[in-house]
Amino acid sequence: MATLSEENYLKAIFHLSNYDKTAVSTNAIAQKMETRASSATDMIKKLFEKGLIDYQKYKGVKLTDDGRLAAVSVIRKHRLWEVFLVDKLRFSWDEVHEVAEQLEHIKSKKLTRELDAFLEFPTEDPHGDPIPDANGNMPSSQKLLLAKLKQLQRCICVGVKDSTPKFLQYLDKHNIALGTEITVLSRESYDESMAVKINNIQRSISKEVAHNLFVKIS
Amino acid sequence: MATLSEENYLKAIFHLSNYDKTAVSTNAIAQKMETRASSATDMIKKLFEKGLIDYQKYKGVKLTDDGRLAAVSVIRKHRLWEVFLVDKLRFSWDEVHEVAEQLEHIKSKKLTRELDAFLEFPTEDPHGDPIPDANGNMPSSQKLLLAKLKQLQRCICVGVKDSTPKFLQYLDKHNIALGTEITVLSRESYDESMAVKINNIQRSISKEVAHNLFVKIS
DNA sequence: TTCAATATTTAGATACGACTAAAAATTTAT
DNA sequence: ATAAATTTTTAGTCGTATCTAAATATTGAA
Repeated sequence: MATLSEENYLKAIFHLSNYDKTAVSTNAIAQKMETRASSATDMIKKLFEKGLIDYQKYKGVKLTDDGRLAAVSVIRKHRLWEVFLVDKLRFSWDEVHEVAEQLEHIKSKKLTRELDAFLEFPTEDPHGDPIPDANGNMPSSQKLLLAKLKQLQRCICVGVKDSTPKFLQYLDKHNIALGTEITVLSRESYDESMAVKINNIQRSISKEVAHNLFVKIS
Repeated sequence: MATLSEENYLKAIFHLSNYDKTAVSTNAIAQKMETRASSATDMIKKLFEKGLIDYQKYKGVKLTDDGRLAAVSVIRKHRLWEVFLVDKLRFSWDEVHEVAEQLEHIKSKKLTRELDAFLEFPTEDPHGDPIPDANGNMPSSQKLLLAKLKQLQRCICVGVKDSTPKFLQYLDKHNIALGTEITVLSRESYDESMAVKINNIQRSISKEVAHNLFVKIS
């Protein structure tokens, strides 16, 4: 059974590997974990001993099947708890992360299973991120960044790439939520901003925002 | 802010002091924590440094006001989560302890407050133990052990002293739950058992059971 | 009251997860 | 191709929370 710290490293490695495709460097892990490369190396050795990652000195790491499952199971719990906090406990989507970081480490198969049922088997967390099932399978989605859309395309907001409180509060302030419909009126090549229509109101969306908002073509 | 281990020691001290009245010995703490006396001494020093307990070498410990509040706050969370698990997630009362032992350490004022509200401000956990309020006040109750009752007294089951799965499953098996009415028909001085009527059925209750069931005279 | 039994504390060790500083390997640039 | 820059690893240290073994204090019994 993985310790709390091991679980956090596994999660970091999973995220950095973008869904398990590429090898992850020691430095990248250290940066994500806000720790030193030497600490990351120590933990890498431990995870390797436990068979949770493949590792060769200086060559970066990849999750094994066991490691992937452990990582995804933590992510599953994180996202289920986020749904709980927003849907049942009146948290807003920018407040849930810190608490979910703690709750994701609670060890009880039954708790996870029953929480999932209690929430009626959600497939996405409050930021639009997919919730893996008990076997570690991610529901696939065909979301893309708003920045990729062309003139006159219509789409629905389905998630965020940046889920920091600052960005989420920006969205709240401008009445953009999951499910909001957005129509691209035009794109400005100078600053990569776009003119859009949201709730029948015309607005300008900056490059920064357009690159952090996931949408689905509608 | 207290570490996980510190919180567990504070809780142990609180329970051993029976609601904060008597000094607690190093050995008693070690036993409760299933650790060695030397480890208890180490932790005692740390809690003393942090101002959470009063302590003089060889004289035992007592919680300070800060220590008592920290202990009670953990107990409050433990019991709220137990209510959540039983009322919302289909756990039975003998399954909740281990998970609540983990959940009680989650640090978020808002989470505790909102969970309390979501559960509609319960005053007792699934075993009949009182849930302290946010200021650390325990709702007082006039419960007593079934073993104290005299012949022909009637009472309602309101809690358990022993909340191990074994005892709780015994109660389930014999259809004794919180709220069950019990009438004492007679007492047997030889083995301290009692003849009782439960749901109109006459049964014998052993000394062991009678000393672990809290009731309220009705 | 003194000595044996018991309780408590101290001293020194270990595992975990972090750190700094320095060494070694790899990558990049000239 | 080799030197410089960067990345990664190693070596040694630290704090937390545990342990064992030994020393010390307290308690209780003859």
